[in-house]
This record gives sequence, C-alpha cells and structure tokens, in this order.
Amino acid sequence: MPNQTEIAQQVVEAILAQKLKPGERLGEQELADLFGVSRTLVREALMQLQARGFVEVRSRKGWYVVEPSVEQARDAFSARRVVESGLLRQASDEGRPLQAVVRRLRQHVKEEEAAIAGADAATRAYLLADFHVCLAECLGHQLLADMLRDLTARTTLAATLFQSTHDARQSSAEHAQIVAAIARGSLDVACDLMLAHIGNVELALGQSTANAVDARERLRATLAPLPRSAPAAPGGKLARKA
Amino acid sequence: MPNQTEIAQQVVEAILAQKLKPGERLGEQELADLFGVSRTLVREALMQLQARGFVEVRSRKGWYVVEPSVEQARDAFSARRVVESGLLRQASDEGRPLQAVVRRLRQHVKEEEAAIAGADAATRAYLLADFHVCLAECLGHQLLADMLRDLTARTTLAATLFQSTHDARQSSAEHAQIVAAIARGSLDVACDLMLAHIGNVELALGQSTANAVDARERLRATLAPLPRSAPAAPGGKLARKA
DNA sequence: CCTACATTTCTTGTATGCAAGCTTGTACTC
DNA sequence: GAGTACAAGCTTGCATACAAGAAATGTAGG
Repeated sequence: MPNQTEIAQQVVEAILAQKLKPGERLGEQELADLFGVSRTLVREALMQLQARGFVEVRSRKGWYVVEPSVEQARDAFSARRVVESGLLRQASDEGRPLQAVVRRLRQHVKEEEAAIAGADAATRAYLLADFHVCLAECLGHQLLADMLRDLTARTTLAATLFQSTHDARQSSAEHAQIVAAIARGSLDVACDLMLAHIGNVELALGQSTANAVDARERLRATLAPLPRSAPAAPGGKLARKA
Repeated sequence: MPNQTEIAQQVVEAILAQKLKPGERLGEQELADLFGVSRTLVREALMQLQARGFVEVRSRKGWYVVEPSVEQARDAFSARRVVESGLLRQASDEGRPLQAVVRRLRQHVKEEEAAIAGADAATRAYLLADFHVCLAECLGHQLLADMLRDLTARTTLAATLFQSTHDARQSSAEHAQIVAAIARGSLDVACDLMLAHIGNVELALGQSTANAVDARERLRATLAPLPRSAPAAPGGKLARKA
C-alpha cells in the first residue's frame, strides 16, 4: 500500500522511462485499483504532479499526461540550457575540487553504456535523463537537481510526443565527452558541449515537428495500415476480411 | 468559495509578502473555515504547496510553513545565482531586442519605489521578489519564471527566518542599476550586478546566522530575557515579580 | 437514412465520517 | 512532593458517499 508520494514518484519514473505517453489518460479509480488504495490518495498524488507540470485535469473528464506544445517544449529546452550552462559556469568560477564529481559521473556514464548494450529502452531513457540530474546533484545543487528532474521529464515528454529520432548512443557519447572535459578542468568546454548536446536533443525532435499529430490523425493512421489504391469501401464489414 | 488553486496562490503570496512566517502552523480545519470550504480542498492545496517546497506536514500534528536550514537557504541562493546569471547570459548570446523588456522592467522598478515610499511592508517584499520573476517572464522564459517564483519564495522565507537586515531601498536601487545595464546593452555587466545583488541579499542574512536558533534555543532565549549574575532561582514563582 | 433529443453511464468534485496518533491535563501511587 | 500511568481532546490520514457534469448511446421523428 504505497502512500501518495510513492504513487507520484512511480508516475514520474514511468514518464521518464517513456512508459507513459503524453495525452495518456490516468483515471482516478483505475490508478486506485492498481495501487490498492482509495481515490483520495491517487487524487492527492495527481495534484502534486499537476503542481509540477506533469499532468493536467480536464474538468469532469479525467487526468491526462500533459502534451507540451511546441512552444512549451522549446521553453523547457531553453530553461535547461540556462540552468545547466549556468551550473557549469558557476562550478568553473568556484573552482571547487571536481574529483568526486568526475568519479560519480563516470560511473553513471558507464551505467548508461551498459544499458544501451543490454537493458530495455525504458531504463535507457531513464538513465539518459538522469545524467543531468546527477550532474546537478554532484555539484551540490539539490534544488536545481530536483528542478532538472522535472525539466528533463518535460523534455522527455516532448521527445515522446514528437517521436524524437534521437539516438541513445549519441547522447551517451556526448555525456562521456562532457565528463571528460570536466575531468581535465575545461569547464568552459564542458559548458559548450552541454549546450550543443541539449541542442542536439532538441533538434532531433525539431525535425519531426510534422509528426506531432493529434489524436484524430493518429487514429486515422492506425485504422488505415494497408496502403491501397482506393480508400476502403464504406459499406464493407470491417471485421469480415480479417 | 475559492478552489484549491486559489487557496494555494493566496498562501504563496502571503509567504512572499512575509505575512506567513516560517514555522507557522496551518491547521486544515482552520484554513477550511477561513476559506469557507471543506478540509478536502485545503488539503489538496497544501499538497501542491508541499510539492513546491513551501510547507511540510508533520504526521498527525499539522502543516507548517517550512523553516529552511542554513544549508537549504544557501542552496536556494545558489540556485538563484545559477538561474538568473544564466538567464542574462543567454539573453546576451541571443542578442534579441530588449526594448520591450526594459520598458516593462522600468515600470516594475517604478512600482517598487512607489511601494517603498508609501505602501506597506508586505507589498514591498512582494514586489522586490517579483522583480526577478518579472525579468524571467520578460525574457520569454515562462518555466523559469515559475521556478523563480518558488525560489524567491524560498529565499524570502529564509530572510524572514533569519531576520534579514536587508534594506528595501538598497534592493530597489540595485534593481534599477540592473535594468540600466540591460538598457544600454551591457548584459555582462547586468549579470555581474545581478550576482552581486543576490550576494548582498544573502549576506544580509548571513550576518545574522547566529540568530537562526532552533526552537529549543529560541525558547530558552525567550524565557531568559533578563541577564542576571546567577541563573533564575528554580524555586521562585515566575509570575510573582512581574 | 439522417438528425435531434432523451437517457444512461462514467467521470471527477466536494463533503463528511471514522480511525489512528500525538499532546496535554489529571489523578494516582510511591 | 515527585514521577508515572491513564484518559480526554484535538489533529491529520484515509476511505467512502453523494452530487454534478460530460460524453456516449439508444430512440423517435422527419
């Protein structure tokens, strides 16, 4: 019997792992049955997620995973650029010892590579997003780490929605490059690499903006999987031929 | 009859205006009576505020406005430095037209000055914090604006808790300087000024870190206000002499 | 066959009820 | 008189009940 915090956490992780797609409906009763609690707890958890920008409620209709608009997605990427570049720049100004940071980040990248080699896509997506959270945490920014968790979730949502063509191997490689730059003390370079990295991720979904189809289009595409010379005859019973 | 979002908003604004002090208790029934709704709505609002880091619940005891520790306060200031400097730096890199931004910021600073001259302390504190939110909004960062609202609320909380000696006039003057730097396109200077400004606010409470006493210490200090050569005699009836 | 309307069902929105736990006040024992 | 056990009251924690609204479905009329 999880409490509402655990429920919220599971939903967030499902989003980060791209198991929950934007626009997906989250019925209160449905989740309540799933977690074995009453609607009250589910509702409270969803309220928290609403405050963090993950879900929205359409009055008397249900809860839905948010579908970021193109502008919102760009805003999220932009925010990440601001935060993460600022992060590295401040680390550069402070001149703190980065040995422990590098050690932990290397460990994380290693996990990424292992996941790319073997694990499922969900773990992969989760680890790739978590790298950025990890970076903030390592640099001693607990608050920014929490914020980045939400921000990366938002960009992950956008990536799912716009069917990003982004490659996990490339991301992980870029992470490794960033860590390498940090390791040799070139934080300015690391900052530039980070900006480029975020830009790449954003570009990967920018290309496929046309793929951002609404529900109607998606349904149409689903129901017309077979290319024909003419549209399906309206009179034909659909289930017959199958 | 407000809904839970309005309730949450009012609480946040009360915190920003320093009307709600850290450690203050927020009873569910109390708020429910105040707003004329049932505990359910209040509870949902408080859950949202919990997710945003404004209140915490102590099991079966009640809801309390958070009392940031020194480390948490420093983390919040640090996060603000990262975000706000990153903001200005990115604006610098982008090289967008800043005319409208400057106009709106000047308007805001004017309001600050008017509030310092006439209005109550609550409005003053609110406007001073809102400047930073306004800046992010003007630069087109809706998400970062929301985050800065929460972050400034946290630093405001710290300022209240640590009895900051910060001067409103100085803050407003520094805001004006920042706007002036933006107006003449010196965004690097604006960035430095901003970092200095945040540093000043943080310093104002850093001086009185010794005031950041925990409940036990505060109680002891409250109950022993009269310096004596010897501790108060345990046997004496306390209320007699008063 | 198509359209307009009524009904039914399913969803959230809100309130209330009861259980569990902490704090405090009180009486009882040593 | 001091310390402890106990009980009452107030608080949140969680579940459930009911009301309100929206969409889907069934139905009658053109």
